[in-house]
Amino acid sequence: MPNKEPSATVGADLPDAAAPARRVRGGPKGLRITDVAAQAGVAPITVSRVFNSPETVAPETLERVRQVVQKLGYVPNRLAGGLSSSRSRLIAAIVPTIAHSLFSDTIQVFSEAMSRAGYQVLLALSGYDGSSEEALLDAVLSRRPEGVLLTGVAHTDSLRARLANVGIPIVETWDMTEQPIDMLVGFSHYQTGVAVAEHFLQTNRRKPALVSANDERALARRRGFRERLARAGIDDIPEVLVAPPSSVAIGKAALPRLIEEARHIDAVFCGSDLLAIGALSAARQLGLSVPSQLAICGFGDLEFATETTPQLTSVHVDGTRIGLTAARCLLDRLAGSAQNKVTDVGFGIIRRATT
Amino acid sequence: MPNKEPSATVGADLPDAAAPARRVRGGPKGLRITDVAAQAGVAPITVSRVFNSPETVAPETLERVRQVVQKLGYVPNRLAGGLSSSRSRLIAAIVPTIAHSLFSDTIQVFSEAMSRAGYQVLLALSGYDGSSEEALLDAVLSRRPEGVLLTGVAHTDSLRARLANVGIPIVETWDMTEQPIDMLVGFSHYQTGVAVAEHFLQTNRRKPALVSANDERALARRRGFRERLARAGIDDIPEVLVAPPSSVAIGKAALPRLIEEARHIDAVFCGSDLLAIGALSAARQLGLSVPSQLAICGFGDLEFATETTPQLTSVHVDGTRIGLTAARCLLDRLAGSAQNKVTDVGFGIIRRATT
DNA sequence: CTGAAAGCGCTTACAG
DNA sequence: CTGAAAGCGCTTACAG
Repeated sequence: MPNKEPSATVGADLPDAAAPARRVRGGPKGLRITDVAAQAGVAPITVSRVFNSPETVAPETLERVRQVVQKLGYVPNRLAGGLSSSRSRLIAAIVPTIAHSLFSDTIQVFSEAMSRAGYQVLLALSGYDGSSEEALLDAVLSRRPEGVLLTGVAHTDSLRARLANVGIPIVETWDMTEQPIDMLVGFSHYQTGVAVAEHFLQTNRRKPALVSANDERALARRRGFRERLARAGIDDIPEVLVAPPSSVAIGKAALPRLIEEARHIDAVFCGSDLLAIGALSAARQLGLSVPSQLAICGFGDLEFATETTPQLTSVHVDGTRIGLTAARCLLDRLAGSAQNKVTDVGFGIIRRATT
Repeated sequence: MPNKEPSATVGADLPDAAAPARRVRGGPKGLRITDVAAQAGVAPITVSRVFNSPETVAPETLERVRQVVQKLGYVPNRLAGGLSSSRSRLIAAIVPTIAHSLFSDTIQVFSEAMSRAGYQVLLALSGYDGSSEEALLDAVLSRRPEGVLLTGVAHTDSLRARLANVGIPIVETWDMTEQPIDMLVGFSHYQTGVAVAEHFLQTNRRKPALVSANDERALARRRGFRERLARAGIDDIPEVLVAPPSSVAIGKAALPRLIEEARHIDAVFCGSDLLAIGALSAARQLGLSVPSQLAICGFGDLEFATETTPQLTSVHVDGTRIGLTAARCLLDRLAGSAQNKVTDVGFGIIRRATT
């Protein structure tokens, strides 16, 4: 029961050269707010209020409109709503990857929290190379998100400037910096490397080695590790650098290369739990006892590691807490609170075996 | 260099009771296409073409507009663009969870493929309870996505009808049905259960048991498992049902309960790899040798399992392939191809230990 | 508590 | 190859 005749036929009925040609756009594609309004006998704005501020609508009107909405199956068009109100109710999450779970827990709880608050999450996977970050940011900003979660601190000045200029809340996560763009929830990868170095020193490992991915944060861990060891007089640290994303297979291949290079290593700091598991597997094949002959330390929060690889030590990061805290930061700011905070969630070194 | 004076002050300058009051909306919030057009000395539509059909613009004009875009840092507003063109360039992905990696690989490759094709992914986490599925669908459809990836087949008639009615391509994944809403990329969970049952029978396990989550797909696996065993004359199958999401801890707690119930089990089919790892851990503590005394079979495609738990058998599903195939289905359809296909990606039983 | 008018920032559908 | 006008489906900012 459309409330006006199909406009496509108007010009055809009356070909009048004097009147300007009637422009037509594709025809009606779905239900609009005016369809609901007509059926309910109210103005479109009242239907809008039923969705956006039901408390301002008379109970009886509310009920009537809702019944029509239900009957027709009307779903508001948020493209239009967002354009009109400048409120997209969209939050962008930019993450290198959600495979292999390092960040997937963060995104999981972040999305849940956002969803509860009435926002939806636009997921943008940046990969590890950063080559197309500007293009990705364009794509993200073109949706006019009301907030952005970033994984890692933004590296380039151009990126930082653009993000700062859009004037929406930004949370950088999974890293630490003195000068966040806006808010930050993370921890210091450098300190993580320092802590692992100290752990190795305390357990009398004098020939430590490194298997690291060469992404920004892994390199920060590497730096902390090397610098702390250097202060203890250990300068010659054999290492294998691998390209992200890391995997068990890569870790498995890396250990033999390391041992080829330096036969007498007694500890390896791996850039991720997956690499550590691969290294553990390779150590087994090489007949090395872990951790007595070779200590292996990973990085991550993979639950399975607790049960399946008690020989490994790991730097544990609470990805869930990062996601929840980041969500709260964003939501607080969106609700008007103005605190500009940095949250250091810290990390822990989980040592399972006592040998 | 705005091309018109700020409208907010117009009425203030000339308080004229006869003229209708000038309505004002919040003031200018950002750059618009008209700002770029003015600076470049072209019409807005030309700027639009530079973004959407650059091949139709004269090379010189193209260059000039692009320079202004660059200089100003203009990013088109896709809320407006989508509303106007009825092309949101958004694809929705509805997944129970991305934590713990079962679906995260699928979403990872799906997002990458969509991104390459110029689409962005709206991530919607449905959880496992299905209580708020209608509301979730409303939220998703309100963004007017051009396609939808669903995890699992839609259960309720209402959901199926609504999805079918929106007239956009839909891919159901990670399951199998005779009557998909539109397209489907998955495999039969029921057959998976049958296959595990047969594997147990072939390896002479006569006292099989079950640890299963009670979500729809896990229950289908359970059904296949039980029915196949029943045909072999095994009707009394002890089981523990647990609530999703499953975890190592839950699996670890479940095995003792199972053994309490039925002391003589010689095989367990676990609903997920995490449950299987937990069960393995519990078996160790109970002094049960795996697999010689107790076979344990999981479900999933967690890479680590290959290296860390060779005692386990597992049903392996290629989540990456599902994601890629689903993306291709959607993109083909969006590009105009009309095939309405069901893809069975199958599964494999991965048996690592020979004992 | 409800509504008429204007506007959000684009693109369509012409026309030249 | 370029542009003027109209329209996409909502919400704002009033007014009553």
